[in-house]
Amino acid sequence: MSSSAPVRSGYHHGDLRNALIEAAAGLAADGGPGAVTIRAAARAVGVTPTAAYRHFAGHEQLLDAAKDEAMVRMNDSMRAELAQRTPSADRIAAALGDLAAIARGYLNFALAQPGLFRTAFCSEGHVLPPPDQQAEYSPFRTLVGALDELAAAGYLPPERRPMAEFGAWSMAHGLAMLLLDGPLRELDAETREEIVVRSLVIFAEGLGGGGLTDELRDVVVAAARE
Amino acid sequence: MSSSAPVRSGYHHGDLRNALIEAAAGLAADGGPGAVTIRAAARAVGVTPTAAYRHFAGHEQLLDAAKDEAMVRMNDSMRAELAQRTPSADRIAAALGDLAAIARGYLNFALAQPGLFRTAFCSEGHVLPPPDQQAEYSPFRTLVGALDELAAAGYLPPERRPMAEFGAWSMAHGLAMLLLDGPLRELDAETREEIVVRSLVIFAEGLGGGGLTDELRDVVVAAARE
DNA sequence: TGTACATCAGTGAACGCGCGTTCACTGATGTAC
DNA sequence: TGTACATCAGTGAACGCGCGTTCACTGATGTAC
Repeated sequence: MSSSAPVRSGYHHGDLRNALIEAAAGLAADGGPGAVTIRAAARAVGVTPTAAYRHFAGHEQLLDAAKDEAMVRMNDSMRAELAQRTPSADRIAAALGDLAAIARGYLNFALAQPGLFRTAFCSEGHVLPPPDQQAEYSPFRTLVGALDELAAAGYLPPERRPMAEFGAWSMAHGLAMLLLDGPLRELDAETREEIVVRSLVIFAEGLGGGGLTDELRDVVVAAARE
Repeated sequence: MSSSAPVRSGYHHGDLRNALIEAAAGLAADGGPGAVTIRAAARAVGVTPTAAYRHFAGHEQLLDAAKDEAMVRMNDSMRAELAQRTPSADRIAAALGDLAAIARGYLNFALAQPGLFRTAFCSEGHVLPPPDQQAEYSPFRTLVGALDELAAAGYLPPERRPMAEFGAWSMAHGLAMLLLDGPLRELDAETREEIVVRSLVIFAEGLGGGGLTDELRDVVVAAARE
């Protein structure tokens, strides 16, 4: 998981900034955000710590770059997984499948790359950019698209469409955190898998089903706002 | 938020172990798990770092104690909030209200005590104890009870009852993480509130409503397992 | 085409910091007789 | 009831560590003429 051998041609590196970012991402992958230090990154590249200050104002900037890189790798990983899917002909089935696959890709990355996942989401980490700055191919946009499609196809009632992407994201993120670092991390693999699948089914039901009467929904909303 | 003044009567402290745990919790509340150090805790109590080694094998044991204490305080906070609720006469309404109130209490603690919340759930943190060791009055047991009640009262179909507590927990935990440290932390308060309420409504719908046909559920399950 | 020189991108040594942890010790406590 | 002594719970000084950061410096690069 560590970066490549710290071999250099001459006195000048040529691409030290990117090399340091890659090294920082490697450190993050191995040891989480706490392992990202200027000295360790310089060591991995085979350069003096001082050299890093030509390219980063200080430790914080290097860590920020590592967070960005972690998020980029997570997005790449999810996108690669999504690209392999064979789309269903049925609109609703296709969108629901996309939704579950996005959540699965999220969890797969979190469990396969815990150090990068923790780095991407650690305190003061990535902030959701405004819609016009979200890359068109980002998994978040795919999620938004899937929910739009569920609404357009008549599965998701329009009154539940707003903010639904953040609910879906929270569901997946909560599962990832509880299973990766949280109180559920020592459950056996089968139970963990069952928790994931059942949680996603409940969420998918929640988008479509109308189980709540107006009175019951008011009860939930009131208790949720307190 | 820090512990009380480090005043001592004599050479012997009398209750140094508990004083150090309280100091560690104070440090965690102010600065998260990274702020919990033996030297800082000893300083807060007004004692030499060495003295701490009479009561803890090392830094890790002190941090573990801080994590436990953070979880205890979270449980206490949630329990206090839940105790103030006026129960509804209708069984389903009562249980749904409890469910939403538990989530709300979870989020309130996370946002009010971010340092303690992060400490309770940081890597290698609290692990869910087996059912016979869960305190009877713990919020988790209340959550389990609310879901049991929803199943008994006919709102939650029996086939969706298993593991539903972990789905609910993940929903609340994901919201807490994304709003506290995550990419949603800079949204305005109104939007954040809306995200919470709508997410909880979707989850509550998901418990009761039967929006998914067998075919669609299979699609979700298949994509979720990939 | 060759050369002087400004600029750029590194080196190497050093600083202070707070940390975890260990050592030999000493003051306080309580118990056997 | 008083006292010797074992035990307990602290002190104070010191260690080595890796860190972020700064300093004066030097080797490499490229450009004006």
